[in-house]
Amino acid sequence: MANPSRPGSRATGYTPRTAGPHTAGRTAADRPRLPTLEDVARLAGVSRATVSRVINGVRNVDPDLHAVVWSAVDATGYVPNRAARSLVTRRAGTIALVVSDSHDHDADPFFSRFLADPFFGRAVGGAMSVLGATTIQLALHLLGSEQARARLVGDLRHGQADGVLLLSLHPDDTLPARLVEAAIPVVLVGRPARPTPISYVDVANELGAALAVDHLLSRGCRQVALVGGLADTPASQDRSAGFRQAMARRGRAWSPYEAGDFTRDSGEAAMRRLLDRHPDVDGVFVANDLMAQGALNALRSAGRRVPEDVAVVGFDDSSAAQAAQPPLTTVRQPLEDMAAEATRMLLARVDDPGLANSSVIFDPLLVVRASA
Amino acid sequence: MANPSRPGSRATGYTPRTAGPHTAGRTAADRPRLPTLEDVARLAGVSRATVSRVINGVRNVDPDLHAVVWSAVDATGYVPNRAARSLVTRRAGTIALVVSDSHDHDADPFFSRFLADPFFGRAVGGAMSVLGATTIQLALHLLGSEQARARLVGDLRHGQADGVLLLSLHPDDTLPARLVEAAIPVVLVGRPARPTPISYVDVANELGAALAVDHLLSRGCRQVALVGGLADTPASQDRSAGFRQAMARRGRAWSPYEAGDFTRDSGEAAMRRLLDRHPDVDGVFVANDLMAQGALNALRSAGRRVPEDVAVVGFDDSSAAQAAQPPLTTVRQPLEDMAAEATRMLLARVDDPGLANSSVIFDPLLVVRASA
DNA sequence: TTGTACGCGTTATCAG
DNA sequence: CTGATAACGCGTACAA
Repeated sequence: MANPSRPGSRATGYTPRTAGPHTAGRTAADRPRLPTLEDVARLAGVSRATVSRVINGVRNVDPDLHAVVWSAVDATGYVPNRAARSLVTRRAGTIALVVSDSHDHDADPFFSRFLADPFFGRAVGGAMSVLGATTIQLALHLLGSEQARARLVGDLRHGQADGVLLLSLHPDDTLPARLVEAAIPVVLVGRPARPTPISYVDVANELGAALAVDHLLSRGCRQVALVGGLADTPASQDRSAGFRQAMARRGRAWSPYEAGDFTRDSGEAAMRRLLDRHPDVDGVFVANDLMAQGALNALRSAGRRVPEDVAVVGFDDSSAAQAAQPPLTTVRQPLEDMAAEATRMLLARVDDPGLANSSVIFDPLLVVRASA
Repeated sequence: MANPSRPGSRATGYTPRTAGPHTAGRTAADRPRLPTLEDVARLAGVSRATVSRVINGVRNVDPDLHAVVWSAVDATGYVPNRAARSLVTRRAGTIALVVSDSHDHDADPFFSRFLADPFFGRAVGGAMSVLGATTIQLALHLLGSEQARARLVGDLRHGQADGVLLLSLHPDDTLPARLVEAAIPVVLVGRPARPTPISYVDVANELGAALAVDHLLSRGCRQVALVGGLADTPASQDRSAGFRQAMARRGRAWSPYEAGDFTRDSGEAAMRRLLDRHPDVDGVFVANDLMAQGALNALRSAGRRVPEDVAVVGFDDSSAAQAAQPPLTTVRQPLEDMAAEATRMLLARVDDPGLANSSVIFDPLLVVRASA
């Protein structure tokens, strides 16, 4: 750890980090004192308790005082002190948006890549659309190591935030289970990789795959192939399963298949293998847009026209899809809505921790562009 | 406002928002009581004050007690209570990452678009890379209305956050001036549109334009044109100015020029006009990647090959650049580094509000791909 | 160097 | 329905 004055600290224990609130510098008494409940009370001619009740909308308030108090609030420019309120209510008034992955932030540019992807921003936007009407803050946490995860759980148990909106990027992530164990309200965006008693939102990946299949078949494709993603991720599993089921329903018992790892290069390689082994392929469903873009490259190199010779459908409607050449027909997740709903679910759990776990699955949308 | 029990409230005054910390539900006493300083002190056989000193690294601490106290901390699993600490230190331990624009969040999908752009995520990543070693939280704020801006300034004056990392998206944004006036520590990412006594980081846009020009000329382009962005944004002004200066330095007194508004469509239209009026154009510097992508479309429609007939250089190295066909040669802003430095500057200002304003300008990097 | 005691601004309890 | 008053957990003068 970074604290030289404390050599033998356990990794899970509390360790001071630099630049905390204890740092030197201007601490108090030089900004002008802000109006407090007391000031409002004095001006309104009532007690602090009454002002507090009015402000918090507690019942049993005389309508007359109500008005008097509010005008005193306006007159003084009073704003409740968050810290004081938190201290007594034991609520942080903060929701943590946690991105958890196995890669280390400093060592690996993965977080940069993930953060640069529309997925992250759209999720943030969805969460903020719910929190915007609220005093609840959204605090960001990027977790790249087990140590960081352990620390977060510790901080959370100590009330650093009231709940967690979790983007868990790795199938082996220990965080979901840790949070459940610590009884911290949490809602996952995306189905948990391992069976876990946890609430989550997700898109109906199977249905998305079915949309893609139906689109490819109805445009006349006769040999439709699948480029799957990382085998151990739920999204990949569901999309592949959905593909197979939809094909089976249309009488196609077997289809050419190659797997990638969700990267552009792996998509290109998979497509190349596909063309190699099944030259008659005239339609492909690719488990995400990035790989689909790679597939487009492979097809171009192979001299196949898209969509005339081979039609391609991706998944996610990432910016890669719009920018691809030709623009990708793809399955869009309503991520903003999903994140918004996840936030609502989380807020409900924070209010009532006894709530049973639930999941909400959103319908995907087929966005038809030029590639299929 | 959303509070029916308070009809005539002023817009700038405090108004309760739903689901605040005052909401009903489990408030206290049902989670197990967490260890406090008192508990640690008892176990260590010292006073609260001593424990506090040890934890905060205050000098005048007996080395022996030091060790005893830390082991007691470990034994109890103590974690400082943020709210209590904030209350007395008058520090929130929070930095606000504020995105301010004129568009309303609910009414306009602009925020979604902005958040989905790598710009946002990369900035977040940069900030987090600095904050990660700290106990300081990053809280997100999306501001789409004057009212929201006023409210934020109010909350900030009342200590909701210790400082602001500001992404101001609109040249007429009132927020920078408001924050400066309220004496709230703030660092802008990107030069302020109007002269303002404020700290900021930025990329050397002129230099970026010069890199593009040099690249185009040295690859043999004879008629290089400019597609500029929104005239009232600093970035656009600087890039256009940089282009002209660099061209002048190379003996080109005048160049074809068309303006867009940073959108893909406007870039396509501008390129079309350019081809119309100056058919001999064989090189273009476009003020951002999105417009450059549009330009690519226009060139394709016009039957011009890129880069053989016309070479294209963009700006930003957004995901659009990598995904474009052909992939865009573009000027990359070191956004992560910029946001990280901005965060460091902000932290310094929070520690010492008397600090003079400063700006740090980063060198851009030319990323050479296929388009030029 | 350590301990005592006060105050930070709120909410909640309990009398009136 | 309202007003004292006691926590909430911590940092820090001030005194020892």
